[in-house]
Amino acid sequence: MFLSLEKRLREAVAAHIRQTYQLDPPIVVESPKQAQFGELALPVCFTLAKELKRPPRKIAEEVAAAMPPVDGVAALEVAGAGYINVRFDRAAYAASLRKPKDSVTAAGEKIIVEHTNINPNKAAHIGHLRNAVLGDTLVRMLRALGKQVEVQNYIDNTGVQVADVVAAFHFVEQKSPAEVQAIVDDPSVRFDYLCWDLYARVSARYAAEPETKQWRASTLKAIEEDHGELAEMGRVVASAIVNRHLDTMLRLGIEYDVLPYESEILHLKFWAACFELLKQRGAIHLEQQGKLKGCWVMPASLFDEDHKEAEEGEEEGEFEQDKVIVRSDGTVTYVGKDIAYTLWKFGLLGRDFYYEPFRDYPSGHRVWRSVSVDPGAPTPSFGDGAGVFNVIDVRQSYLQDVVKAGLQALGYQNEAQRFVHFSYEMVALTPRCCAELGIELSDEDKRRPFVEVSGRKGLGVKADDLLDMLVRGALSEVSSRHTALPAEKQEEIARQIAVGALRYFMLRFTRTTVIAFDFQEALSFEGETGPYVQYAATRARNILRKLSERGEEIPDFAAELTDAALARQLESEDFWQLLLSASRMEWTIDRAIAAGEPAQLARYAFQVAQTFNNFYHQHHILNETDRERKVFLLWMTQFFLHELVTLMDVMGLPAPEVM
RNA sequence: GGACCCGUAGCUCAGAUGGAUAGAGCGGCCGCCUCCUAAGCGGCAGGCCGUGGGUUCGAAUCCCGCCGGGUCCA
Repeated sequence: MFLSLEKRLREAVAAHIRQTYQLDPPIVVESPKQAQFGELALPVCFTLAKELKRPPRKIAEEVAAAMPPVDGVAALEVAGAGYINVRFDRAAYAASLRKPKDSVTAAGEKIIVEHTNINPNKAAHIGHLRNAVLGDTLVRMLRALGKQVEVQNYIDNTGVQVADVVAAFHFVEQKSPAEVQAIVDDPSVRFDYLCWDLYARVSARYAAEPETKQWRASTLKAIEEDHGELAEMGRVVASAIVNRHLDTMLRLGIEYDVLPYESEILHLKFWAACFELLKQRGAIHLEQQGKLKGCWVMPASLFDEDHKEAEEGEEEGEFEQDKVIVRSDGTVTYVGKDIAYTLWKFGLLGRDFYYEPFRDYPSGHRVWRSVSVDPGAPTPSFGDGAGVFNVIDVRQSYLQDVVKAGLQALGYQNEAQRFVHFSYEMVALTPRCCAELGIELSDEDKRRPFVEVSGRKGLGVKADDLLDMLVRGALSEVSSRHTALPAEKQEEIARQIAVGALRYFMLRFTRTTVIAFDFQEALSFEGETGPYVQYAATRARNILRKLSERGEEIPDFAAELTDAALARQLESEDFWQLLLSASRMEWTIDRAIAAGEPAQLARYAFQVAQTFNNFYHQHHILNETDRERKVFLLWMTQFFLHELVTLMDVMGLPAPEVM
């Protein structure tokens, strides 16, 4: 409602200015700093003043007087040096909110969002959580706006990281694939945790005894060529870990549509097809001289604007400027494979995976994985998206730029433009946090403001551990407040609160902010947290539940709350501001998508919750004796509840029945 | 050598395409449970928006330099 009114106003003002002044300035609409100035403010007359060479205030007066009426707008007022402040027709606004909204159905082009992408060789940690929560929230936001979204979780099952753990099982632990499978099947062992430690141990061993690195090389080769015991072990490890990751993410309400495996990209020769395209279109060339002789490279000028000028005559520095796509030994770099995969995402490669079901979620949703052989059964189709969001941390920016440049070099300008690296800063550990984990830091690290999470060093907070801590904390609160509830119910609510706390924590920060992880902050349920938002919704629900427990019906708002009644109640500035602040969800999602910043959603949810808690504290709704006022208060409660729960759903915060 | 990100209250962070008196949470201090759940509400204290220039009627926001921290460049 807020969104559509704003649009209508913007269009009306633009039309008026075009007609009256033959000018077409951008129509900026902002919220006045102070509520008393009205609902929206137009600073456009400052811009006009320059063009017309007249005082802004005079122009504002002229415009405000001459503007034809806008539906839903009660008044235009001139203020300050030349602002036009806009006041809404309160009753009309409220009445429009009273009508049920049209439900959004996914339509139009398909957007692909890739997120999570954890190497299947160890347990997920807090860094991965930030990725998955951001990605999943982006997915929910896009869906809330009616977009068709496909969620991909890329599985790098043939990379160095998996090879390291496989090598550790084989060369250090001397285990056969069958023995590793037995560990996987042992319910008393947390396989992903076991691999976490193993990965750290073998990495330390490589560092201490460099000659052991040949384990990695031979394992990697075996996995890539897909033969022998090491390759079999690779399948056992990756499959088991992917399942653990999906379990972890499911705890947070995160599901996927398809898991593209790197092994299939190799087996189905995606790269070969891509290589031909790149050569054909001259996007890469075979270097004839210099230290890159024999490599297929993409010139730096393609992906880095600044290098265009630097190229001529200047010495190349210590670092390479052109990007190697195929090494002189004929092996393809990671970026090369990534370009191939990206072409597939846009349906430009001319090849496709085969698929088979990977898992059915309790929700009934099914996630598929790629396979290299036709299973013979009908499967859904994936890829071929109109737009792509890659949720990948900021350290991969350079590589993502190269991939984008690859699209451009191939002539796919439109796709390049719709290829978005949805980047975010890393999650790091504070020195205090490391101390709490019992991690010894080097003197150098102790002086840093934070330490990077590192799977290789085993340095990090595991996602499931953090969730478990949150559940324990929430459970102790729930059990002390609701002693009569069955234990199962208490645990369910504790899980919901834990998820709310964790997801909100990850969303609070803007994407460019490094999260210096701190247990005390992450485990808090008070103040600007997920549980605060959940609590507000639970309180609202409580009121409506208590009403029926008292034997009263929820009023028929459309019948009882007439426009006249709404207008009377909304004469109260407080009520009007409350209603207004709670009615900007759509506007906020719209803006958050445009800004690419899910944190804006979190902030808004907190504000709405805060506003409701205020309302709750000021008015004893159930005891209200004035009938009209009571109906109005109940309607406000229901409206807040509906908006809050919808908003929480977009952020993936569960709404507990009681707290 | 080049590129990107960050620097705002004691701490952690917001701050819309430049706009009216720079906000929130935590921590500190003072209040509020006979009343829909105190995971709550109210109040007080706390700021050279890193720094020096520039653009502008107007800069935390845009541009340039510098300082400090972080990241990337097979």
